[in-house]
Amino acid sequence: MSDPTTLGDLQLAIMRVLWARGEASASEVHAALLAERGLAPTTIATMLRKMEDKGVVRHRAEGRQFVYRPAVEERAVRRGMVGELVERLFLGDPAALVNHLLSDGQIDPDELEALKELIAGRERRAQGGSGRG
Amino acid sequence: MSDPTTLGDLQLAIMRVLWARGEASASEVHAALLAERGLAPTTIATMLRKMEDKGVVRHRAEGRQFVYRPAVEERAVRRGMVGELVERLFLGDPAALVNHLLSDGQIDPDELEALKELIAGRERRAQGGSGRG
DNA sequence: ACGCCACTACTACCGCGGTAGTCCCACCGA
DNA sequence: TCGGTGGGACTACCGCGGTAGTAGTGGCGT
Repeated sequence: MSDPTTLGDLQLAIMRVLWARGEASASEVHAALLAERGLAPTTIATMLRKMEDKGVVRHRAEGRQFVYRPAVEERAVRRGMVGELVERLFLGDPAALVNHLLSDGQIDPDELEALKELIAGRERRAQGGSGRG
Repeated sequence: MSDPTTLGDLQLAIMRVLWARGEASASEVHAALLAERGLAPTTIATMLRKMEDKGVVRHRAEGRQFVYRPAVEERAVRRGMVGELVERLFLGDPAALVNHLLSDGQIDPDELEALKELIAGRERRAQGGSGRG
């Protein structure tokens, strides 16, 4: 348990590949990230192994290749990392983060509409009953 | 330039003290954080020095004490760190972060109202012209 | 069958946040 | 003047993300 979800930048990039594909060999991950990162294949492989130690991915052998699969959901990672940021930066108040986003002008004006609807929907659901599961 | 704004947990805690007080000596910071952290005074002092190297605080000598002062605004730090998270986790789309916060149920239902008003106000301002300041 | 190649395993190393000990100096008080 | 004390300076060390070289191993092609 503890806090499995605090991934670095490269780890996140790797996870994105894995989440998108469901699974991928080390070389596939490397190929997928080559353009944006240009890292050595061993770097990816090493990272993948470290990530497996951490429990965020798992692998199975397919021939002489390792095929990696995410062991944590994207949602959980998001929750963990966002939660940590909120804790660190906004003293645990998520609304303060939204507040910051809004008042800092980091959100496109045209997104505001969509957000309002999102909130409205959320309100309706909250009244309807129970929380999340 | 670069990216001055990526502070660790302790650094943030120290900055909070500094932001709140305007300035504080190393011992004052230590005293302020003793309860919640229980760290050695030297730890705080070391951190403060490292932070000065990074340019996030400045000091002036007052007698034999160093009085530290923030060299970056809280807002800037928030922006930097939130921005980084958004980049890493939401591919640069801040609205996606809000979306996550909302749909993940991390926001108290009673906060939704306040948020809606915030958005409304933001919309009005956006129409009014100019950007942030 | 043998050698090369592809892949994984091991190891090393850097930077940095975090934590703290020790040293040294300067100032204050006796 | 001399000693104690408080505070900064230096140094060290751990863990971890990130990066990569090198070693080892097993399979495939010739």
